Amino acid sequence: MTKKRDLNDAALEMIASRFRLMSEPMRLKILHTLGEREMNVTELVAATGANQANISKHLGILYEAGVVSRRKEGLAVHYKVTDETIFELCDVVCSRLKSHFDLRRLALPDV
Amino acid sequence: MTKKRDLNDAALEMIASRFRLMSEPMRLKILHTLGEREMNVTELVAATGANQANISKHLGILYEAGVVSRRKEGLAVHYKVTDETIFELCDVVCSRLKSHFDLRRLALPDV
DNA sequence: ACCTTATATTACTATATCGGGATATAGTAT
DNA sequence: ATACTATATCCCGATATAGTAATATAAGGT
Repeated sequence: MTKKRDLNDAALEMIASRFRLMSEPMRLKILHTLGEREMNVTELVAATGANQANISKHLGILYEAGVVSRRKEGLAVHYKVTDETIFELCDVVCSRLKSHFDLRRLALPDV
Repeated sequence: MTKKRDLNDAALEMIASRFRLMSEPMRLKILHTLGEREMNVTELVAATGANQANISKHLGILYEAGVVSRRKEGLAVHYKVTDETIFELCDVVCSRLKSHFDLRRLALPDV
């Protein structure tokens, strides 16, 4: 018997949601910044150059989705990436985009 | 010297766009249906149960993004997936979601 | 108690985009 | 030429969501 590959609507919605989570440049920026090391909100605001309310909102979204964890220490709240597949996904996309451009470049005639 | 992992805004935007492409359940449904075999628009409309205008629009988006190819044959236009990394991405997300739920389930007490 | 700092939340605006009806266009058949 | 079919496109209402200013909340210091 073969592996079931049929995707029902609920599954499609869950998978799409994960991609939607990754579809915002600012969230990718936050995730990649957090990839280096755990950081608090103020550090992230400085590192990304974005507004504090915006960073907090994105962090809340990432937290709800379970890809980052929170750790409160005094006034500061430290965030850390807990889902490493995030980076795996970005790597796959990145390689694909690169080879796509390589191919297009090769299609052009020599000068 | 270490590999450069810094992502500029243009790169972030390109990567986010690819994820945005995958963030729509209907597009995922189309891609998985096309994963089985090449199909024309009418077949896709039947297979997905969606409206023709909607399917055409999504196919146009997928085509522009370079993940499907077009082949015109008489009145019909046949589409085919040309970017297999699409499925790799879905698989990564799917496994991750499964293990996430497995962990949450294990966290619950025995009855 | 009061002030300051760090973070989250609320309320709002602006923008993007999905779904779908109507229509245009291209190809085929008679 | 006319009629028909398959697909793409235009337009629009409905909805979602990013960014942001203002405000609330929570923790610490004086």
